[in-house]
Amino acid sequence: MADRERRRREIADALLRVAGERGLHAATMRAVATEAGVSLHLVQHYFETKEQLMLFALQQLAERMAERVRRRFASVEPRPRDVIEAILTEALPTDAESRTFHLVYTSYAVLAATDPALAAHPFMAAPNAMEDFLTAQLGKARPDVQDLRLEAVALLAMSSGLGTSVLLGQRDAEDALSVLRHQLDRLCP
Amino acid sequence: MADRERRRREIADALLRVAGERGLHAATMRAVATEAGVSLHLVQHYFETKEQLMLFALQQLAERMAERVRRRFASVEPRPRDVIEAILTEALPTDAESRTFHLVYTSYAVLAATDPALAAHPFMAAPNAMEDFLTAQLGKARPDVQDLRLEAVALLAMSSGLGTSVLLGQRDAEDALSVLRHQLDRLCP
DNA sequence: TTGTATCGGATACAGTTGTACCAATTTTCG
DNA sequence: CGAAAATTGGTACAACTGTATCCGATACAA
Repeated sequence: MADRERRRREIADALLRVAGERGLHAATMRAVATEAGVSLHLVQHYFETKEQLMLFALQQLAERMAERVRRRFASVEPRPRDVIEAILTEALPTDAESRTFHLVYTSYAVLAATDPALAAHPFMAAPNAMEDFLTAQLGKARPDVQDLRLEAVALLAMSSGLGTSVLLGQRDAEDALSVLRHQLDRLCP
Repeated sequence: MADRERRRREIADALLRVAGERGLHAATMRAVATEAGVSLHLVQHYFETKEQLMLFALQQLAERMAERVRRRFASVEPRPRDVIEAILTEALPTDAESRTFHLVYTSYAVLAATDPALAAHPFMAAPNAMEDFLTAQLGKARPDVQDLRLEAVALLAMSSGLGTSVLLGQRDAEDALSVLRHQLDRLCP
């Protein structure tokens, strides 16, 4: 019974690998089955529809990224500046997992822009929560600054835009990090 | 013969309308034909393959946005600050055309992330040119500032990220503009 | 042993896609 | 006017999609 859940995670992992390497559109039921080394039938056995598989995989990806951020916090002094940098950095595509995260998330976002059903999914509420959290952290670091929300929104947008440019190979993750740090230096002590 | 070119533009326009309203994946040959009020055969007559149609439409979209920016410059004093603001603003989804631009561009970018053939397309070189141009403009406004390129990259990434968040309905174009202006106020006199 | 769940392999089906060809009709233009 | 081009409509095809079903093999528990 716990085995069943592990199987589902393995299949969802296969979907994320395919999506990360060949794009979300390439993640067909057959491709996922092949990647997972199982039969198409089995994928159908564990997920009634493709949509269920997609949502499960998306959720798994989000949880894994959240776990990464948590681990990162554990090895960092809780100075607001470090917390903010950890969050913004973790959103950049620095390795295979975060690259997949960024690619899949953006693919999903593009679809959601013309599909209200997708837009309603909780997956899309995360940026708002991030915005609140970042605003609060900025408030701790710089209680003197007005328009903290404007700064938080700007930082998040910048991180997202930088991530996309890394994805496109316009610059590497290290350069993106420099840009990010440069802005953070300006804002935080 | 000039008529032929106009026809091609009409069909490409239909593609952009479909892509803007229902997403790039919904822009099938049949959907484009229907949207253009034309037979499927005719679309094939003017574009040998779907890929050619896509590239033509993309190019047309880029030219139209460039024209918008040019028109905007005509009604603006060539103060660097105004030039920069015009560019960054024009990249935001403020109306149907710029919304389509942003959506199609991002859709295309996501595909290019896993398709080297698409990534090699000149459509993808525009951001680099923008980066150079913005850096030069910033240099005029603030010759005293170090790391001008870092600032230019940050502004472009922010504009791109803000555009995406507008597309997702996370905030409206007016709010995005406020964030943009707030950062510009900081950089320029 | 019998039953029950797990899994693979194969096949099927309806729908959609890009692409292609054919005949007929309308429009354009020398 | 008459030839040439433009345009439509229909029909076709192979490939791919998600989904469904049947059969058989294996494993494990009652």
